[in-house]
Amino acid sequence: MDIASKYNPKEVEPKILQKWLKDNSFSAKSDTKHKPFSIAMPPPNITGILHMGHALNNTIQDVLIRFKRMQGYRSLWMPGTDHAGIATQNVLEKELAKEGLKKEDIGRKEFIKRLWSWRDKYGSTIIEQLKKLGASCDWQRTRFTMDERYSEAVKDVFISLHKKKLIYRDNYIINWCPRCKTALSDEEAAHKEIDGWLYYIKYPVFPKPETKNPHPAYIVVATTRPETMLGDTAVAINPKDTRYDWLKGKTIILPVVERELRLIEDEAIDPEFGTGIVKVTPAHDPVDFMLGKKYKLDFINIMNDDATLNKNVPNDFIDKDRFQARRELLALLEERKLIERKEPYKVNAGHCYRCNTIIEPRISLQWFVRMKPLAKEAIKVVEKDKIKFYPQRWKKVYLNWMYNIHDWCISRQIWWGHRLPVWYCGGCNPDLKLHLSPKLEELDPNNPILRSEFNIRSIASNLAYVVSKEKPVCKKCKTANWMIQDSDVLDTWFSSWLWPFATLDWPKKNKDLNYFYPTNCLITASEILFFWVARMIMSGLEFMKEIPFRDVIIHGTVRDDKGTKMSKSLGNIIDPLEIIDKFGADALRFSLIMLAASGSDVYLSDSKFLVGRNFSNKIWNATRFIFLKIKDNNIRIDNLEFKILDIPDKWILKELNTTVEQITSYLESYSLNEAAKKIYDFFWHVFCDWYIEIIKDNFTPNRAKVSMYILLNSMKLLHPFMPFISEEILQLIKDNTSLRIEKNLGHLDWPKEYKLKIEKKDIEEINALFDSIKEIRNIKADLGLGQKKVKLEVKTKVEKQNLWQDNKAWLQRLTLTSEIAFKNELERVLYENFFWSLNFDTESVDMSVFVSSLNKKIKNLEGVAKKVNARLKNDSFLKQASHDIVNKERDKSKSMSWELERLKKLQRAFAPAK
RNA sequence: GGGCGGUUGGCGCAGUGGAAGCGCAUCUCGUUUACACCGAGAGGGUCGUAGGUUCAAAUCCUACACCGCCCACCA
Repeated sequence: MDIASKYNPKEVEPKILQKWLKDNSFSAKSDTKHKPFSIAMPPPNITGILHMGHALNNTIQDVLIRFKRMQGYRSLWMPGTDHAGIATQNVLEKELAKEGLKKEDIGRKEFIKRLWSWRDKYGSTIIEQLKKLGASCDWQRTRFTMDERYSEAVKDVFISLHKKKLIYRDNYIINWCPRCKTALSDEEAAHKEIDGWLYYIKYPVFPKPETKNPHPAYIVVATTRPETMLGDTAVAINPKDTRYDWLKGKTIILPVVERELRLIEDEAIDPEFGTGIVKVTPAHDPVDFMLGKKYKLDFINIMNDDATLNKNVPNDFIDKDRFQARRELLALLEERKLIERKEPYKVNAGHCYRCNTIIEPRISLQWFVRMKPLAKEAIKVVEKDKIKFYPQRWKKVYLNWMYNIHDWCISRQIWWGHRLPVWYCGGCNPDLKLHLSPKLEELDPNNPILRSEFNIRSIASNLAYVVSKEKPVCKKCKTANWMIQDSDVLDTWFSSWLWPFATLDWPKKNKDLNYFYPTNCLITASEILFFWVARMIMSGLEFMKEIPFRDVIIHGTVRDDKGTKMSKSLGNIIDPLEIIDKFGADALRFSLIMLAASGSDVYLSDSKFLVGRNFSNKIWNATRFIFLKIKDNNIRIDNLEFKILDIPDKWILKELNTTVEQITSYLESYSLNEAAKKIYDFFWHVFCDWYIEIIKDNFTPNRAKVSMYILLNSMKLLHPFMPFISEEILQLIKDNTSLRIEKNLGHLDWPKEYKLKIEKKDIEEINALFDSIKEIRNIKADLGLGQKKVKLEVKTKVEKQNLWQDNKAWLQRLTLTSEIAFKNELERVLYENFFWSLNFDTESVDMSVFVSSLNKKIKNLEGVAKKVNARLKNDSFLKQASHDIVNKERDKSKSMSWELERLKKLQRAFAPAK
């Protein structure tokens, strides 16, 4: 057996991965004899490639899944991808553009066909990348939000909500992306401040013919979007604002358009802002829309779907882009001296979350989900902590959003997605029939198709509709021949909100759904709390009558080392695959977990991954050393039962017990980074730095077993974090010992406490030895003796002499002393504790560094001791503090004076004679 | 405008009432029975500011400052 002195993940990881996949290691079957544990992976977009955010998100999930699997749960991690309507469509549109084509050029059918073949080719890239990360998903269950069965569930949900009148169709002001040419939900409009102008525009006011006019012949309104004035139908003031009493009864004329505007009064108007008068554009502004509804104003839609102006504006502006129109309109107003002034202004504008185009609020016929009724239960379960957030503070954020929830616009005017199960009859609607192709119908009477790219939307508001999963028969015409499906598709999130149960083949009743739902945890970044998490809770309660998950774990955002969010467009991304290539997936995973304090953002740079890389190598070499020793000493290990245990053996086993207990409890409370720190610290600084150092001299068969036991259990503890290297080391254990281990590491039992008798005295003694070693090293370093071998003198009782004698070899090595001699008296005392005093020869060395460090220590300690002693003399402290505290302080004071005494003795021994 | 976080050594973070800690970086020493992707040591902080509560405050309270997120119909 030869083990390389450097760990090579590039060789190990693909090999282990291959084995896992071949054995189908992570398949999860329902089994009522065991408890279930399940997580539904947030499905990445099919357009996605693995980025650091995914790496962090999925590592957290994998740690929990692997941990629970080892604890004996039937652990299901459900993987899958999201069709990501707009995002995917945009990608393909860009591809088409390379051929000089638009999607309209090839038509809907062909476009969808290409989308599917694109997804077959690239859509599972990210799944393959997740495998490289070590994700232990049940890959055979991989789902896609547009799978046939999943699509059925989506339709069922639409129909069910519609039946309950929780889905409705209405003309409403929505966020419109003029580039994607679709409606967006409120959540999909990201508000960002941009630099703009606030324009003060004069609207002329005319007196009624018979009255005189003592006031200026215009009013001034302020706006950031002047072009929308072409759709104004009113101006508004606050009813309490007496400044404009004179306006009542006058005629206000909209410039350029020359339309008469109504004057309305509403509390919503802030008299302090601008001039206190607001122009009202009901079809292009959310507030104005409300006012329009309230006061029954005219709604004039002035824009086409690409945000060029339509025929409802004066001729000069028709077909001009909104920003071009703005410039030209401003010029015209300027010319007519109708602009009073303009001032720089920060405009808070909505941006399309997919293409970053500025949203145009626009009135439009869309489909909505009534959210208030759905939110009711979803609020309760969080208020009552049936669903808990980690960190807790997100509970408030969630609730605040839920209390103020608005209806959800779910229809999208794109092609890639689940088409609305809504049908119109051409037979009953001549307008529509005109556009149905009779020719194609002859070929397939059951499949009428639109003749051209005519958009049903343009006449939909006049059409009666039928909601149905399959093509329905028209009640009037008694035939399905003229039935045509709505051209809109559903918001992507309208399918992903069903993820926790639709992936388990809901609505089909089945064992797995019953067993694995509700899932245990949901792990996500805060960005999709409203998009996804909140909606899943609502849909779970609505359709499963049960919460979808119990714990929501929200991790931070991945940033670069300057704190900027990583994004492709900023070019500051660190590619997880490159890190895997350079350092290994284990190193990537471990480093991420170490850096991600629960819920806080993660700052990354290439060098941050060295933690994981170095740790892998350390583990590798410790293992290598143990096996070298076993081989050198010709030891056969066929069981892990220990007969005789020395103090260091008992000590390390006890340390392992503590570590097991702590890691288990950290993992159970989702403090993954604490757990990772613990295994790191135990393996490196307890096991390697002390135990292995100790046993080097005396590698008995018994100690071979103890170290093998520690190694094996460390690998188990490590496995959730570093699955590859731990699995590989288990393989080495199998290959190089006679231990019978049947399973993969990931399926072995999670470590338990090792029952062991250890007396308090043993622990005290070994700690006294460790302290002595550290102190000797300290003093030697201060004296500049560094690595020089000195003669150590020990003064202690016979009984403790035996302790030193028994452990002499390693004590000598760890203190770098050439010999240890027992003395009845010491010439001077360099270190003493309850059990013994020590001295060693210092020959002619420079004492100055040592003495000054000694003086400093004494000064510090004196300072603290003074405070403690003052406290102990303070009556109010003695009266008011608890007994425990007072006793603690007394102990503290005692040990401090003892330590001070010791230091002062040293000082006397070393201080240059004056 | 509202809400929520944060402010602790050069950097990233722990510490939620009783002697300021960890990792990285820095410095010194070191080829020693695996590992230089290593080992042994050292230096470095009046815990954002100002008040208050308390025998005792990094920790609790109140203001303020700065940073960051989220929500919101101030045109």
